[in-house]
Amino acid sequence: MQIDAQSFLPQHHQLYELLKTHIREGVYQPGDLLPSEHALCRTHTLTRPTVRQALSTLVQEGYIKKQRGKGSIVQAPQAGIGILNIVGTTDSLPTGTLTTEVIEGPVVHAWEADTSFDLSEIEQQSGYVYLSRLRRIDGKPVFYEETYLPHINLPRITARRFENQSLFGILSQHYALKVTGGQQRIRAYGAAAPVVDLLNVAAEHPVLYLEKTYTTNRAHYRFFTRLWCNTEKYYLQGAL
Amino acid sequence: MQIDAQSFLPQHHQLYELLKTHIREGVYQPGDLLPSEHALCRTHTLTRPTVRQALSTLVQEGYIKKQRGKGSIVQAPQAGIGILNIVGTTDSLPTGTLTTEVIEGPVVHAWEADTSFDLSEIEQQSGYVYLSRLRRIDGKPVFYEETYLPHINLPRITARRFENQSLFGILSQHYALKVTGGQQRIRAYGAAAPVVDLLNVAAEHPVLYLEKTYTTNRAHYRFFTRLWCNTEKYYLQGAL
DNA sequence: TTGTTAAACTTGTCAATACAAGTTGCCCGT
DNA sequence: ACGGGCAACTTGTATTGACAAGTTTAACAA
Repeated sequence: MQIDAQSFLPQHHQLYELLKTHIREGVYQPGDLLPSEHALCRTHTLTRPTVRQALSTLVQEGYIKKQRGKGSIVQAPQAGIGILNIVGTTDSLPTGTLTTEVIEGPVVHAWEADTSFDLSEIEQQSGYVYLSRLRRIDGKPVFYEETYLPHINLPRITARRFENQSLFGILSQHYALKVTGGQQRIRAYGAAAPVVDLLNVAAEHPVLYLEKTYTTNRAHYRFFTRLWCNTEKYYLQGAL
Repeated sequence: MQIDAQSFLPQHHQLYELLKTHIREGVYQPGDLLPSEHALCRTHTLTRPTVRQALSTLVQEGYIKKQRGKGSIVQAPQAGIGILNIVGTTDSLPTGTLTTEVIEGPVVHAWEADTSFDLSEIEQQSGYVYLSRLRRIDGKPVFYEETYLPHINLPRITARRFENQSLFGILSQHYALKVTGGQQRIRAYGAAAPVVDLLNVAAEHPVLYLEKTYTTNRAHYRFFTRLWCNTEKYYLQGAL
């Protein structure tokens, strides 16, 4: 992987992606030092402000901490703030047991009239890329998520595969879209179709319902998710 | 107030403080545009990288949003990250209609064996200040909260009244305790005693259950809350 | 051996400049 | 009156250069 000055992605963003991938894949372990800024400049033929911008993004997202005179220290991965992760009630969840199945999509749909999201005109007109996924733990369905991406300047997105990569990862790598914030609304819900079948619970069984609106670094671009979760054996957990 | 190049504080930090103060004092209102980067350069005799660093800190903290080609847009102050507020499903909640009733406490109890919080030895031995409150909207009970404060160095806390002031306010004012972070765990729950009576719902009716652990500025001091919420007519809402 | 010092690293700050890309509004031609 | 296009803004990205300040290491002197 190389930094390409001709790419439509900014060079600092390419370096950020590269280092982030390396950290997540364990090339750099928590506690390790990243190569120095000057070293990164040399190896990737970049200038220091560019390298520093990439590093500052990593700092912002908690991947590294910087210490003057020492270097950039890789941090242990931690859950994003406000992002809720599934966690077992008894002990923490082994990573290997979680599987994801794409139920439908990605396909482009038009918005229906009774959407609970309050959309702008542009969003309303654009339609959306729809994606629904079911997550299983030890083979048992635990939560079901629907994603609604307004179909604005997302070339070739319906051709992409979402089985093995996170949605955020695809948006970041291929479209330079980064989540900058958002809102979430939560309620307890008596299960109804199609959630009854998907999560394999009785009708009116209590399930958690989350509706999120994400804002991004692209002006006015927001996207939405809806999530149903059977919390009999698992919590949703997150940092405050 | 002027930016002083000789100060021991970096210039970008001085500018950040200055602009933050102005935003908080209302010199710039939400929706307003900040002076352009070039304008800030001129008026404070700084270069653009310096100005941009100050602005990027403001972006990070949510005071402004930047839009290419337009400017830096002042944002409305928003609630703390991850903190969930109650919000109506139809429109936003009028503030006047929310009432709080203290069901029990503040009283000092000893921990029971089957607590879902995993306590340290000191916390276990200390016992806790217990407080339970019921919140009503338009007279109808909507959520019920239990608070567990480890009884360590909280003089005279059982004598205080919690009806008209927030718990956080009392901890901050009288004990210099400020919440610095925390974890929350969420699940959907079939209502059982005593929540059935308190929230006036049928048994097994879906209710939201939240368990929070707050960390504070006092070393090793944590406290806990448990919350049940009837989300038939209201959401819990918060920033990501 | 021990303690001090200095050199060689690291990141932090700041300057001056250039061009790209998105937004707005004004002017002018129709 | 209306629409199109250009000019003048805005922020985004990138280059080059310099010095300050903190950390580590190794060489040196006692």
